[in-house]
Amino acid sequence: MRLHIDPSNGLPIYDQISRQLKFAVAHGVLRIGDLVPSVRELAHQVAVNPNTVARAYRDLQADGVLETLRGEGLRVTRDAFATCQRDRQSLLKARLRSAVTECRQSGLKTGEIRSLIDEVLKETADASTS
Amino acid sequence: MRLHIDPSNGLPIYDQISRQLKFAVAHGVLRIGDLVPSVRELAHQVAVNPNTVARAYRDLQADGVLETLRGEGLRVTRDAFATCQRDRQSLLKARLRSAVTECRQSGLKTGEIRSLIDEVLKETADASTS
DNA sequence: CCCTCTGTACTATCTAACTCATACGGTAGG
DNA sequence: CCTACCGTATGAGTTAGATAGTACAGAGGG
Repeated sequence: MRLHIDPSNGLPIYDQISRQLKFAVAHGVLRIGDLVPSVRELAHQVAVNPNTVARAYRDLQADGVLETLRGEGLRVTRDAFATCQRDRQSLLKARLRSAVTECRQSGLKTGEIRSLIDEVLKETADASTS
Repeated sequence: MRLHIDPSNGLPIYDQISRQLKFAVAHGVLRIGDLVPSVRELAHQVAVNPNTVARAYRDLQADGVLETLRGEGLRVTRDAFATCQRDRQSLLKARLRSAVTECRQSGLKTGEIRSLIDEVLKETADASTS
């Protein structure tokens, strides 16, 4: 459970947290029934305010990914895996779409966009040693 | 010279303006020596405050894309075309890179990212009737 | 000469978003 | 029971972005 928080990412921290937790579930790192790190623990780990983590967890509850165990913590729900698979897809697509849309608005042809993306894929290849 | 301003884009308005002007130069819509629309005119056209446009123009001057003709307006500089070609490339790449990086962090393999992008390219194909 | 246009500068203000500090209520385990 | 942990609610503080208003200097045309 390593989270990569980048304050200068454009995305707010609580969004980065909730997105990455969803991705972790979709990827199988977090499994159905698992307890997620407590608000305070995760807050300490990524060096932000506990409330920021709580905000992320609240969003995840609203999306049906987490459920509360009173006094105990938050647990990954039964539907979480399916939900997160779907959400990961649409979240990433939305981000790619807005980037690609800007490429199109700037007058690039599909082929030119493709070669740009190929460069980016090469550049970022080493970062994913999987 | 049609600008597409989207307040819910994440990017601030002045950034969208300056980016799109650079793209227009790189694409040949705005040519070296052309006068850009006046601050007040463009502000009226895209329905924002003149100050917001002025901010964008100021940034473009700092980047060497525009130069002042006192009392007359702002003109596209001689180096603008080369500059904008280069900037367009890096601006769009930066945006694509951050999207792709998130895909990688979420555990997607290169092939999976490619198919996501293909879908996005298809979806957005009609919007660029060029 | 004067009026009107250009860009520029500066300040004040408003709003929304984000983060943080604090306090509260419930549960579990010693 | 009571201490320590859980999530949660609430309000304050900070920041960035956008807006508004005003003022100024230079250029062009009637």
